[in-house]
Amino acid sequence: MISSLRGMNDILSEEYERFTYFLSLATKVAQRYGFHFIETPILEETALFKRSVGESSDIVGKEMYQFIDKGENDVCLRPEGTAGVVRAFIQKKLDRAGGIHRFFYHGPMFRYERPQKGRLRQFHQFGVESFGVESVHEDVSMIMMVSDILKELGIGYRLKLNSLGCKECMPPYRQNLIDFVTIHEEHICEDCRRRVGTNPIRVLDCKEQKCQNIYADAPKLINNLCTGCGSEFSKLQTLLAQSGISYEIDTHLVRGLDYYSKTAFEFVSDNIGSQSAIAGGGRYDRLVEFLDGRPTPAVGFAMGIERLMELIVMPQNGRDGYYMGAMDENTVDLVVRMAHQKRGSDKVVLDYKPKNLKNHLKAADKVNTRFCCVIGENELQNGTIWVKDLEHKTEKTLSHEEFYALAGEPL
RNA sequence: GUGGAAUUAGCUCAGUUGGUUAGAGCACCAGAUUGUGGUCCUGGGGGUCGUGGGUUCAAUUCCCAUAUUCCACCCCA
Repeated sequence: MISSLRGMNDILSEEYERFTYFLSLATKVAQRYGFHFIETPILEETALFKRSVGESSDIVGKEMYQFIDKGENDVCLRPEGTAGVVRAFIQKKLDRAGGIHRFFYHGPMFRYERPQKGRLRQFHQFGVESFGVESVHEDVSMIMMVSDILKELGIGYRLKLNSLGCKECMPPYRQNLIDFVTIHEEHICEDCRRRVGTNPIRVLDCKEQKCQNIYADAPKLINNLCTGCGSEFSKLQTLLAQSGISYEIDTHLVRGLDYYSKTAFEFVSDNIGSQSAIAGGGRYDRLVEFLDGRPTPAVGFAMGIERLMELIVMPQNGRDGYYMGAMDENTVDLVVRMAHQKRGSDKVVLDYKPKNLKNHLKAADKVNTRFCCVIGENELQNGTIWVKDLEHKTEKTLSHEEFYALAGEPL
């Protein structure tokens, strides 16, 4: 038997119901905020991700599905959604057009990681990107959108917030930190020594107690923000407080993608195991420029749909549509013909096998239809059809015309 | 990529100190004297016990390898 690749799942039945339920709800919220759908290719030039996500990141460094295609192009399956949207934004010359452009997207992403619950090799994200708005109000809007979506899904969360500074304050801080860590190099763990060269900010996240003891005295970015970033960060907090959104400052929150600056946030859930981040995002004012566009401020976020699906409780959907069946072999054809006609306007579940009334009722109940419609000997002779409303427990024998005219009203 | 656990029916799991036909609940199908559902009753189908090797008279059970899932690390959505 051939089975799916490791970490790649099929989505069907009840799972698919939740999947589409989430998508339609998230789409509705995004549209309420004035965002428009964008679809970008799943396959892109590898260079796009190297330049945007960053070579030092784990995503690019070791998790990409990368290969050379038949035209000798170095390509890879997208590991995240922002890079493609930004590429499209620039390619369509929207950076030159000026103004504000807001997009949302959803689709599969690919990362070659070791699978575990909430971490798949092919997974799905829903995300939004906003271009051309410098104001921190847009950052707040992003957070509100996520909050709105989670609220409508009935999902609880904790919001973590941090500021990563800008090109004025981040580089000096980074150097500061490198200097600090280098001084203590002999006493820190192997991982940390490696991180200094790749992504020094990450050392602050180290789980080793001996490292944490040392880093307690390390310089903190939040205390080294320039005036601009500092006041924006406090304004962000004020705005969130005014909107009634609670948050916690997490100075260790470092978005693992190199393009983030200033606002960084992450929504986590305590109910889905160790892969607890259900949404994450932030500002990336310099990315458009990195990808050869005109400097354009931008903010965005992405949500992990599979992780959310663990938490979504579907509203109970009631009985819907019609079940039709025949009680005798010679009536089946008639019932099938009638079902086809009824399907012009309604959902009809059809049983081709003749059964007694009791079994038809059972079957109708099982497929959760509102009406059970059966033709037996009596109905065949009178040119009628017997209909029972399974919800209201009422029943009636109708002429064929009356049956076709039924539109879900109680009998 | 590192460490650990698990894998028996469609699903959730028992079980065999190595020995004839491997069990339960749920689900599925069919009946319950031939027109009234979601609770009951009776019966039935369905498993080469994850896969491949090894030890043995005999392996689902012991050993090795491998795959997958899960947990922790790592990372992130």
